[in-house]
Amino acid sequence: MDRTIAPFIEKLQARTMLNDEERAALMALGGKAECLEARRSFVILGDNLTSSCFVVDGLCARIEQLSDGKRQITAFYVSGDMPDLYSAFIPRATSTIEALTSTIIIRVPHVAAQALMRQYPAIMEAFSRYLVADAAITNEWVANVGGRDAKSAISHLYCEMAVRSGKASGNEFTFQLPVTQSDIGEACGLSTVHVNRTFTLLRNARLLLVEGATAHVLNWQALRHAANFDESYLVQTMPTRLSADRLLA
Amino acid sequence: MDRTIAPFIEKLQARTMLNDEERAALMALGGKAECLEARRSFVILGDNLTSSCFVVDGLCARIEQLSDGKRQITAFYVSGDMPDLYSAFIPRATSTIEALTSTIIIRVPHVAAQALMRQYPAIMEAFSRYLVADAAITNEWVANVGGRDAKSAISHLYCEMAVRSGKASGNEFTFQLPVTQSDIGEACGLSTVHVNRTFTLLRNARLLLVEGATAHVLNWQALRHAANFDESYLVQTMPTRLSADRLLA
DNA sequence: CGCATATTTGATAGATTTCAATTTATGTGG
DNA sequence: CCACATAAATTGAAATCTATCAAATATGCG
Repeated sequence: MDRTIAPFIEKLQARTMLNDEERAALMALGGKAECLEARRSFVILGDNLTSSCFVVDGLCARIEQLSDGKRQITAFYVSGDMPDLYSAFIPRATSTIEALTSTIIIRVPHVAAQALMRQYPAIMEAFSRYLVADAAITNEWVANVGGRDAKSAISHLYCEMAVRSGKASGNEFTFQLPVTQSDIGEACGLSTVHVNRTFTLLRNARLLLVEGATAHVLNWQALRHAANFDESYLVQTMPTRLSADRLLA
Repeated sequence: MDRTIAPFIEKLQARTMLNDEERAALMALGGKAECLEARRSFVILGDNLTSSCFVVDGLCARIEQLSDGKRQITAFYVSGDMPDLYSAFIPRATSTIEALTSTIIIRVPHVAAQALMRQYPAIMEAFSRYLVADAAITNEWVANVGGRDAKSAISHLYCEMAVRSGKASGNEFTFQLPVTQSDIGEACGLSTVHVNRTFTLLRNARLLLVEGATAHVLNWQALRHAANFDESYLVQTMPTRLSADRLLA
């Protein structure tokens, strides 16, 4: 298990061209590692954050608490993500972030991340581009819960997570998504019971077989079709760069 | 009518402290003004954008096209907003943006905005913070369409737009939201018919009276309560600043 | 083994959609 | 200013999807 934020830097570099010095500066970003048991919140709505969290291992969710005890999951974050990077720009937490499984995170102090942004404009640029990409996913999520029925919403969610897991290849493959059916319900705005029935449906249609934390995609093309899934909002063509190398001031 | 992007700069300054030079540089951002008739798309999903649009006047919506001809509105943009500012970082349009009413926009070329970001880190910072705030709204929108029933979803939407309009004050007030009931349906994931019935409900409950483009909030406290609305995701306490004044390179 | 959690199934109630039709605005050209 | 065309709002009834309630069956873990 990689205990550094290297996987996060990988994600940044998929979209933003970074030079050796910037990469080194990012690698040097320290932070305290923490182990969280499942169902533990590590960012609370309204908190004034002083650090951003890097997910080393585990699955996390951004959660909106609704009036009648219901919860709405608005994003999943897998290892290599920084669910609250935005707080380096606006420290107030606009939602709660919870570990769905037992999870290891590294807390990176804002002062450190901000010092890097100040010194290396390309790093601010890389962070910004990461946040823009994250926003595009949330945008798609709105369409998922608002516009699709249970079958295509759940299909779409599994399509997204399949691509983000990096395991999608061929017409049949397997990836890990350690969530309960109740979690899927909270993500898609459906009741647990209906998620269960829809899983049965997808299984019988030979599209998707979910066994606990393991998702077996039985027919990728058909699943994509059922979800009306277009992954272009997830993929990046080529890393770019606006910024000059280093701030001389 | 203000034909410059001054209102956008105001919004940036609500969150990011800018000095005179930066403000002047932003003001100097030129761009071609365009008049768009209602229902006209000016950003198309998949396009490789070369400019970002500033909304001078009118109402615009970010739209996701769904399979069966349904559409999901994932954001409203009012005058003073830049709906596709993100494209200055990632030029590929991840959704369609449409003028719901007849609208005036100014297209700001990416090269100009990017040159400013390169020269003034604080401007990149301001843009980023604007995008983070926009993402927080989308996040709340997920909760709205996924987790709330028709009555509270529509209430919540009107609460949000009331605050964003800047007209919310006292327990009773009026603001403009030039949308059709069909638009509201597409925004909340509801059928037009059900939107209509819910409007009747809200009117009879003396919470909200919608007459065409005009929304009369009849009881702000009760409406907020029905929506379970907490505006803290919209408001900013104080402008901040990380960046040094100017890139000397 | 036994508790706690997760999954599965059934039956029923409820919210929302769809289809169809009518009425009411809104704008436009004569 | 009216007549017409068009879009928007409104209402009703039936169909459908999804939620809720309740219970039974797995599954994992100490």
